[in-house]
Amino acid sequence: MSQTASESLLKRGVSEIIVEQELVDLLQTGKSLRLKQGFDPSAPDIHLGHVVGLRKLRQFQELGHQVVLIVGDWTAQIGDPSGQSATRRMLSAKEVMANARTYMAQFFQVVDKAKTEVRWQSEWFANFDLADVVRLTSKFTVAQFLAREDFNKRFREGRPIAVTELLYPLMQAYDSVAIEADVEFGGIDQKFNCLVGRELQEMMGQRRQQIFLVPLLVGTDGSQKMSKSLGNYIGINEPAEIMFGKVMSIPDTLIFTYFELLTDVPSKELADMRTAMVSDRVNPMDLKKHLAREIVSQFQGPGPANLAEEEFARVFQQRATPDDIPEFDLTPEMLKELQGPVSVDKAAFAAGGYLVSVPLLLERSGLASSRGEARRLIAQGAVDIDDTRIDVPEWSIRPDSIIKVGKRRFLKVVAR
RNA sequence: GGAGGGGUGGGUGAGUGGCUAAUACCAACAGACUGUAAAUCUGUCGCCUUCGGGCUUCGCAGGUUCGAAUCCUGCCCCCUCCA
Repeated sequence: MSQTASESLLKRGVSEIIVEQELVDLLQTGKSLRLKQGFDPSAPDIHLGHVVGLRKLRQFQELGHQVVLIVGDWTAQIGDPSGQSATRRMLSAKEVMANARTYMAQFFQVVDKAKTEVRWQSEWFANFDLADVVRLTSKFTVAQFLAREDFNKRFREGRPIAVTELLYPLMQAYDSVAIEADVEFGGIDQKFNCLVGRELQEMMGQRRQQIFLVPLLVGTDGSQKMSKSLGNYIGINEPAEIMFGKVMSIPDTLIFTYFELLTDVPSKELADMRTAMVSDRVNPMDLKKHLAREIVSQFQGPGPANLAEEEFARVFQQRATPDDIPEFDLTPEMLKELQGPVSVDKAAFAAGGYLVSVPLLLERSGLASSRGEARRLIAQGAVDIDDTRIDVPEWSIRPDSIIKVGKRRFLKVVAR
C-alpha cells in the first residue's frame, strides 16, 4: 500500500482506531481480514451519516478484505441505548425481514456485495438459553457499564436505564465472537459496544478485534448528528433534486467536512478550495454545488445530478417555476365548493376564470394545513397566483393557473 | 413494601383560581436581504370567521366555583429514592 493510500485509508474520515498500530500490523500480514459491520433492521433507511462508515468498508474491500454484515434481528428488539427513548416497539419477524431487505439493497449501493457475507444474529441467538445468558452476563460488572458515557450520565441524573439496554452491548459483543471479527466498524458513539466485543473475544480465547471508528456526520441543521428522527438527514435513496437541495442547505461551515467524509475529492484539492474560500476567491455556494454534484452522482449517477443542479439553479436562484409541479384537479364539485363563500355578483367580474376562495383552495389542495394558515400566508404576502402576489382572499383562477406558496411550493390547476 | 416527583400546544419546558389560546427556547413556516433552501433581521406559528367575533385545548372521567391548566375525588400512565 502506498503512502498516500494508507494515509487516506487510516486518517481521512477516521475518528479513532483501537489499536492503530495493531491494525497496521494486521494489514501488513496481507491476510484477508473479517470486517464486522452490524445494523438493526428497525429503521431501514440509510442516510449519508451511515455512508461515512460504509465508504470505509468499501475501501478495505478494495484491498481484498471481507465484510461481514450482521443483521441485528435480536438487538433490533431492544433498541440502541444511545437514544433517548428506552423502550422501542417489538418488531414482528415479518417487519424485520422487510426492513433488512430494504436496508441491504441500499447497503450494497456502497459496499461490494461480492465481498460481503451476510449473517443473522438469530443464527447464534436463537438457541441461546438462560444458562448462556447467565454465562455471558457474568463476565462483566455494572461498574464497567457505568463507565460508558451515556449510561453514566443517565445514572447520575437519575434517569432510567432499562436492564435490556445493558444487554445490548453484550449481544453486540457476542456477535464479534460468533463471526470471529478482525475489525469492527462503527460510529464513534459505538466505541463502548465495540470495546466490549474486544474484551469478550479475549475472554473466549479469540484474538481481540481492532476497532475502526468513524466520525458522526453532522446533519443539515448544522448542529446535531444526522438522524432520521431529528429530520436533518439526507437519505441515499431520495430523488436527485431533493438530495441536491438538501446538500445545498447545509451551513457553509460543513462543506469541507462533507467533502472529506463523503467524497473522493483528493485532500490536496480540498486544501486549495479551502484557501480559495477563506480568501474570498470563490463563492461557497459554488463549492457547495460541486459537493452536491459529487454526492448525488454517487447514488443517482452524473446525469440526474446535472439535471438536479439545473433545476436547483432555475427554481431557487432564478425563482422560476419548476418543470414538474403537482397538479390540482378542479372538478365541478370542487369548483362549486371553492366558489361557495364567494358572492355571486363578484363572480361576474371574473372574466375568463372562476373567482374562488383562496384560503379554501389552499387548504383543500394541501398547500396549507388549515384555512387559518392559508389566511396568514396571504397576509404575509406568500401567495402568488399566475405571477401576481395576492392580498385578498378571493381571486380568479382558471385551468393552467399556477399557484405558488412561499418560495418552493407550487401547484397547477387542471380541469379534466 | 415505604416515601416522593411528574404527565401542558411538533419538541424542551414555564405557569399553581380570573390580566392565559396559555412565558421562554428549539423546530417549522413566511417576508426582507443575500452568495444557496447558508448567515442575519422581522413576522407568523390551535380551529372556524362575513375579521365584529365564535369554538375547542393543558393524561382520562367527574366535582367545587360567577370563573380552573391551576382546587377536590376517582382512574390510567411514567419516573426516582429507601428497603
